[in-house]
Amino acid sequence: MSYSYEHPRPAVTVDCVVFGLDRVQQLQVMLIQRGLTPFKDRWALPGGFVRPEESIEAAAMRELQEETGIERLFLEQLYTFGEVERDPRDRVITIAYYALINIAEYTVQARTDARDAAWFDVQQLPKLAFDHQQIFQVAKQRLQGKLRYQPIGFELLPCKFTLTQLQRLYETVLEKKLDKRNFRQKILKMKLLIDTEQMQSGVSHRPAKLYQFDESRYLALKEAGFNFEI
Amino acid sequence: MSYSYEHPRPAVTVDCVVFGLDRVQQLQVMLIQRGLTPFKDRWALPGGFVRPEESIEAAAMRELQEETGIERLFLEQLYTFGEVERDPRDRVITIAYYALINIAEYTVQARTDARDAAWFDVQQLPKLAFDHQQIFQVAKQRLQGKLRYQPIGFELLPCKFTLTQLQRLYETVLEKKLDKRNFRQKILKMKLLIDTEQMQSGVSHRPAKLYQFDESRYLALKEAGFNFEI
DNA sequence: GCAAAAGTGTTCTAGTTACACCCATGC
DNA sequence: GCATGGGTGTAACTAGAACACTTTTGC
Repeated sequence: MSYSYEHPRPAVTVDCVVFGLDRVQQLQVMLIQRGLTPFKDRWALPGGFVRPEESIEAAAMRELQEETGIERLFLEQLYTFGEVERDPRDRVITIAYYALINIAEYTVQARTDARDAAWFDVQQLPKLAFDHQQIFQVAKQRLQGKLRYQPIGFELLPCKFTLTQLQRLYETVLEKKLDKRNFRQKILKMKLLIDTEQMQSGVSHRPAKLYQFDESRYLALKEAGFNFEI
Repeated sequence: MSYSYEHPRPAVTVDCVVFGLDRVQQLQVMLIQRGLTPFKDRWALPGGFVRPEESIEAAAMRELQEETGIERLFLEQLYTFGEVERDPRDRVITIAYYALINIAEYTVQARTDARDAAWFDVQQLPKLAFDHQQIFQVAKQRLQGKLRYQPIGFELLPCKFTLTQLQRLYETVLEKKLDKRNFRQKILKMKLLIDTEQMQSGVSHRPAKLYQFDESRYLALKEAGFNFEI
């Protein structure tokens, strides 16, 4: 089957930069190993073609599901990359998305094209296919910028988390040390965390309180003009 | 002539939200009147198809030049709109850009398709074609957000401007009153304005000093970790 | 001399930063 | 009992907000 148009058209794809945290709160990104040329065997961002009957956001979500089994997550459009030579085969414009997930809740695995999916520490990425290194850089900068002004970090943590986990997350992503007392004071003063009255268990030191992010309260406060900021 | 592909492809366009300030520092947006169906005679954002040999940013720049005569300006990617039904004829994905120009420096006029180009006050826009109202809204929000944290407002003003003009610009775009003394103190303390030693002329009141934005100094300060903020 | 916008400092308040010790648990 | 991370308050400093009058020009 073939499709004809009066004017030439670029192919349109979506690519996803999926961030997660490992057990020691190090920032990871999910990559898949390409099974086909060009860049065969090279690691790349998960992605694929936009189909005629789906919106671009739906395409990004579908690709993530197909390639990794990931289902519900934070997904936001990042930027559209449209340099003429970014794909050696053909003119391809890609709309990049970035996603945040709690690694513990998913078992990532390749599902299509016999491709391998795996997490990589953002400090030690392999050489990537196409312009994916550039897309990753833009995504990392966006994440750093957004984390300070919107409560998106909770997407990376389990539903119940300790204040130290939260602080480590900020330190990892923002790449700087934060003062423990100031951090706690600031975050607790916002009244956006629910004390679950539960404790961490199985640790060989004093167990920490577990908190939950109070999303409905955040939405209410935002309506009233509140601005989240770390 | 016709072009065939193995899989169906969406058409890809760019659309531009061009902002300017009128003589009394009111925010304006440039629209063109459509000469063709659908939405014939309706006002729309300037834009058009991305050609195979040009990057998407180059396409946005070219469309602006073709339709309005505008040449050098601040242009930045906004967002990509890809809902399936956003164009009634066909699947069309559009990459939206926003641009800032100093109206006084350009005479805007229609150049192609016998279409009319004109400036509209953002408070009184006509009904727009396609999803252009939504694109405009996103652009306005982006402009408001960006203006506070990056010195992009100067793009809207003539090269030499008074502090009152600058303050009015911020008040107009951010839609709130600012305190004159605090505003001046803050902006002058940044040392980003060059006193041209010239004065406003032809006004029937005390003439104001004219300033210029010192871009090279801004770039140097930014390297050193300085963050612009109003 | 009057209308219109330019220009100029200080006080008060709120938020940010810096900083050190005791506590609870597992082994 | 020791190693490990959990948990807590205050003082100094800095940035932001509120606020009113004099100056210069054209007509």
